[in-house]
Order: sequence, then C-alpha cells, then structure tokens
Amino acid sequence: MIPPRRTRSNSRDRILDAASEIVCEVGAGKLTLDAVAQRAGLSKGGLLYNFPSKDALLAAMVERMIGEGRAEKEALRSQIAERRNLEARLACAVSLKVRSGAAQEVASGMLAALAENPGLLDPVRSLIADEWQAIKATSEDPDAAMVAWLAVEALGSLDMHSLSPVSPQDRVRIEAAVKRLLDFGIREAGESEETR
Amino acid sequence: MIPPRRTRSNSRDRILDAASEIVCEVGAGKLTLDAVAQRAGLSKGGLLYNFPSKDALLAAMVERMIGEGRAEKEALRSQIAERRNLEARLACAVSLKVRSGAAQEVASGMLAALAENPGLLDPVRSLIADEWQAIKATSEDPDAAMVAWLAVEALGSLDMHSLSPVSPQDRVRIEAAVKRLLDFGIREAGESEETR
DNA sequence: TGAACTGTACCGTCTGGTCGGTTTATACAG
DNA sequence: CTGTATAAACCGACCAGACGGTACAGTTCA
Repeated sequence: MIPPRRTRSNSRDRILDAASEIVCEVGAGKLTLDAVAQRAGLSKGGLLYNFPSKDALLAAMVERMIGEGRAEKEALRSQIAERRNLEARLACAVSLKVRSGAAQEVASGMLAALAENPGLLDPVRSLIADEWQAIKATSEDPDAAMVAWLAVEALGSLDMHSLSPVSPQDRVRIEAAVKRLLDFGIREAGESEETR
Repeated sequence: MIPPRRTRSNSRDRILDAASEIVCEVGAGKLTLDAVAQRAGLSKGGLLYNFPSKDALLAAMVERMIGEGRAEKEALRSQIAERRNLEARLACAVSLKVRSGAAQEVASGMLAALAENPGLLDPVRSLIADEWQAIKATSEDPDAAMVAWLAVEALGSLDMHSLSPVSPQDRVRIEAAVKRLLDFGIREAGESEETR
C-alpha cells in the first residue's frame, strides 16, 4: 500500500494509457496534449516532461502497440502445434483475436494521426513486411496463404474505419473459409462442388 | 478563347481538383482552406462561397470520388461478359484497376481527415455495404467471393497507407490466385496438389 | 541538498469561419 | 448604344479559439 509513488516510468504508462483511451474514444483528431494530460491525471507540464513533444508521445504509442502485438503473437505461437502454414495461421489468429479487442480501435484512431507523420509508421511497416515474408516463406501454398492473410487483414482494416459490412455470421463463414483455404488450397478446374 | 468565364460549377470543380491534389501531395493534415483556395486560384472568401464549410468541401470530395468509382464500375460492366461471380469480379476489377491510380492516393489522405468526422464516411459505408450484399447474392460460391473481395480490398487498404509489403510480382500472383479462387473455389480435403 | 518531477501561466502560430465591400455578368429601360 | 439596377461570384482583412510548446517556480523524495 505504498502511496502510489509517482515514478517516471509509472507516469509514462499512465500517459500512454490515457492517450490510447482518448484516441479510442474520440479519435486521433482530438488527441491534444491537454486532453491527454487531464486524462492521465497530471498537468501538461508533467506530460511534456515525460514526452518532450507530441511526436515523441505518438512514437511511444506506436512502439507499445507493436510490442503488444508481438507479445500476443508470441503467446499464440506456442499454442499452435500444427506446423502447416504456421505463419499464416499465426497471423490470421492474431488478427482475428487481437484485432477485435481494444487495440483495434486504438489502431484506428492512430492511423489518422500517423498518416501525417509517415515516419511514425515505419515500425508498423517493417512489422508487416516481416509477417509477409514469413508467410511466403513458411507456407506450403504461398498463393493461398497470401490471399488468406490479405482477407483477414481487410477484415481488420475495415473494422478499423467502421466501414465493415461483414456481419457476425459472415465473419464466422469467412473464418471457416480462410481455414479451408489454408488447409486445402484453391480448387482447380474440373472438381466437384458440394455446398450450393 | 473566351476568358474562362467564372461560373459557379466551374469553380467548384477547380476547387475540388485543387483539394484532391493537395491531399494527394501533402496529406489531409495540410488540407487547409487557405491552401485549397490558393491552389484553386481564388480567395478563401470565394472558396467558402462555394463550399460553406470545410466539412462541406470534404463531403463533396467524397461524393465525387464515389461517383467516379461507380462510373468506373459501370464502364467495366460492359466489358465483362462472363456472368459468373459477376459482382465479385467487377468489384475486384475496379479495385485492382482504379485503386492503383491517383484516386487511390487521394483516398489515402482523405481517410485521415474523414476519420474525425465519422458522418462523412457514411456514403462510403453504404457503398461498401451494397457491394458486399451484391457479392454475396450473386456469387455461386459466396465464401470464395467474400474472401476474394476482402483480399483485394486489403491490397488497396495497405497501399493506401503505404503499408503494403506486396511486391509487384506478388501482386501478379495474387491477382491470378484471386481469379482462380473466384472461378474454381476452395479445394476440399483429399484433392490433388500440382504446384509445389 | 539536489535531482526528479509537477503545476500553471503564458506565448506564438495556425486555421476555420465571418463580414463588409468589390467586381462581373445579365437584364432592361430609354 | 448608354445608363442603371440587380444579383451572383468573389475578395481579403479580421477574429476567436485551439493547440503545441516554453518558462519557471514550486514540491517531493532519496
């Protein structure tokens, strides 16, 4: 029950949390230093002491989000025994799971703010590039894996902008379809069709 | 050689063009009324005479973009004879074709600005919803069509944020894979695999 | 005591929007 | 053809608020 000692790292986390909440609730356009400070329970001075500029704050947010994403992915890696299309499955699982949570909405708002500072997106860019490479490299059927990964990515992206026309039922079907796609690949000409 | 008579609609288009250019070049963050006015060759007063507010301007930009997309789709409709998975084919074709052009970059920048005014995205939302319905309704294999459409959508979305890890070669392969997917569907368990 | 940290008042700039005035085109009367 | 009236189109100075950032004086802890 230590009187919540305000350490620097402590404040940093509180600030980052506050910023995420704000972005998530009212969008990146309203992400002002004043708002963040208020939300985090300190003054603008204190905020700027921890993050010398708004860009620094944004960069830290990106950093943290990527870290969380990676951690989540790592956690899933151990659960997936099957080696087949490992990376693709991973990516899809991560997307389908993580992306429906709060992180999703944060990412949504962030993109808007980040769009103006292309540099801030660099970490994200390289993360995606890595994922893509892994998928191409470790999949038995890269074509199917690429398409599957893209489809899942789109799901997230559309949600992100609240643009998704995909109903929950659709979602289930898509998930199943993606799994089938990864497991069995794309059918060739002259094969049977069962469900119609 | 009439001294380009300044009609209202004339100015409107000039303004819309200018705004698009700016968004495309420096991003939505720099889309100020002053900049647009200067670019369009009139004063801020004149600009605000044509569009009573910045939101009105943005809304008009969205409107025009949607209109262009629809026109493009209509144009393609006549070229695609095959009835199979018509809607999905159309949508994908439009995306693959149009989205690689200038409209793409404009859309990119726009999203950032639009993210703050969710209402401005309503037209886009309904457009997408319509497309989605059409795809589900008119496809022989809705599952495959949905996945295909999503994959193409992701391609556009990633490009939009300059986040795409997809190389030109990848793109070609994906395009082919999507076509196969639409034509032949997803393979089921216990079928031959030829390319490995 | 000193370093880490916080609070607050303030500044400069940017930007959307207002507003009164000016130009330009058109219609029409004489 | 000329003068006049009218309204649309346009101009640009100005304003108010928001926002990022600074300065600096306190405060707290080791």
